[in-house]
Amino acid sequence: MVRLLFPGSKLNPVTSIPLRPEPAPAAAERSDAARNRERLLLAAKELIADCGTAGLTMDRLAERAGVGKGTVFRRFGSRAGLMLTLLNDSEAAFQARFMFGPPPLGPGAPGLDRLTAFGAERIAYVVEFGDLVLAAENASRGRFEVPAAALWLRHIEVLLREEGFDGDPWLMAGSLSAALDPERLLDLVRRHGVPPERLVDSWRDLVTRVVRAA
Amino acid sequence: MVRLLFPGSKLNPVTSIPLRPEPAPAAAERSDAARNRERLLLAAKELIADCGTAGLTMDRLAERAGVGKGTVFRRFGSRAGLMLTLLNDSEAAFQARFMFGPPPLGPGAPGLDRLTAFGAERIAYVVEFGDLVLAAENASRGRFEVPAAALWLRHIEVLLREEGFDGDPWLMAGSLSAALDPERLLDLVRRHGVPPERLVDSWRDLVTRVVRAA
DNA sequence: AGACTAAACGGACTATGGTCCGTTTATTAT
DNA sequence: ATAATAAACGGACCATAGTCCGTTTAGTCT
Repeated sequence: MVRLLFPGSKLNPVTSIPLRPEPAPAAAERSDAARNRERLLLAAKELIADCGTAGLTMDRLAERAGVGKGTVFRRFGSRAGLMLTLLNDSEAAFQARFMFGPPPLGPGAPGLDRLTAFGAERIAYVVEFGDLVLAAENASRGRFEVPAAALWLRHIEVLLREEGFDGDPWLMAGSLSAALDPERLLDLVRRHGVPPERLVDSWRDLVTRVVRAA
Repeated sequence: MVRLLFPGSKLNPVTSIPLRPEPAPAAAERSDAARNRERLLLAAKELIADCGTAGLTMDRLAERAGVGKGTVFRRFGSRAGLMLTLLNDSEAAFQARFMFGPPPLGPGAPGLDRLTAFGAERIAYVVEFGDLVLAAENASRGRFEVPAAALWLRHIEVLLREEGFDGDPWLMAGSLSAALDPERLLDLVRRHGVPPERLVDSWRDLVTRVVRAA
């Protein structure tokens, strides 16, 4: 198996796949850069708290943090990159739970139970961080290149195989994770008023059918 | 059942749900408006043929069609709206085939076969019109408000019920149609080099499992 | 024909993400 | 301490979607 984990995350005691890969730790961060990073992250959180995700524009962020606009883009690459960075901590926690945490989400439970729990957890996550997740999705290079997405996919794929899935596990994992697409989930919850528990039920039904019909 | 069809499409002999709803036919279109609509549509097609979808900017389109920019937005509402209009004909044809055409896509075949055929057809459609479909997806109000999307969903839902599906057919239909998300399909085909037939196989497998596991 | 009106027009203007490149600065080597 | 250098900085600049509103015009009514 490919080495998916690596050490050095400052955000979580446990190793994790960053939502947004930091630059190689080879060269230490310069002190002014570190200071500006802190300023920017703080300003971003304040801005979101005050004006919501939509109120965070790159110009305003730069102004509020007292840095130039170029600095913002140098640091985060894009608006989506910034959002990804803001989600990094909670994403790391999520990863820790489904990879190393207690069952049924973590190892120790049957694959099907873990799949179900994974979906439930992901649904809760998306509902909780709604706008942030949405804003992070518009990465220039598509939402499929986010490293963490590859990890979720792989996780689902592994669980499918563990359950003896005999089809095309990689594509099936992709189809399943499409059902957890944040834009869809939030559209259902917000525009159609679907309660998250109903989404969880439908997810359980879906994975059960996919796994059972062997 | 809700009345989903209505008469009056100029694009297809058979009634269809427009990708982009035209203004109510109550007030006839003024002659200058009609002339400019033609010019714009023609210019848009030329522009796309010459420079690809990405090369079509609203400014350039306006200039090429010899109209003001305001006119372009008055007509199509947004860039995505324009793309939707450009896809209207092929979408109508697609709808006609799965609603009234010959089996297995059209009525007359078992629900499961129709579901399979629907996915295959949709995959082919997305692969064929790739960039256009992608550009049409960025509608300001999310890709779930496109009227045609509601029709696809409903179609899948009806077929599920026909097969005696005993879960939550509406949500399950949504999960299934998420598997046909154009961005995902095109990412698989273009970035990962997955042949469309493999996508079709996986779709067939998915719907079969969902329907069978009753 | 002439006036009237609602619709259509057009292009300047705004908002915003993202880029460029000349300038400044933290760090390191001597 | 000084010089050298790679990195970081900053803000003017660009591209593009979308808005606004004063002006023009097609169609209609008398």
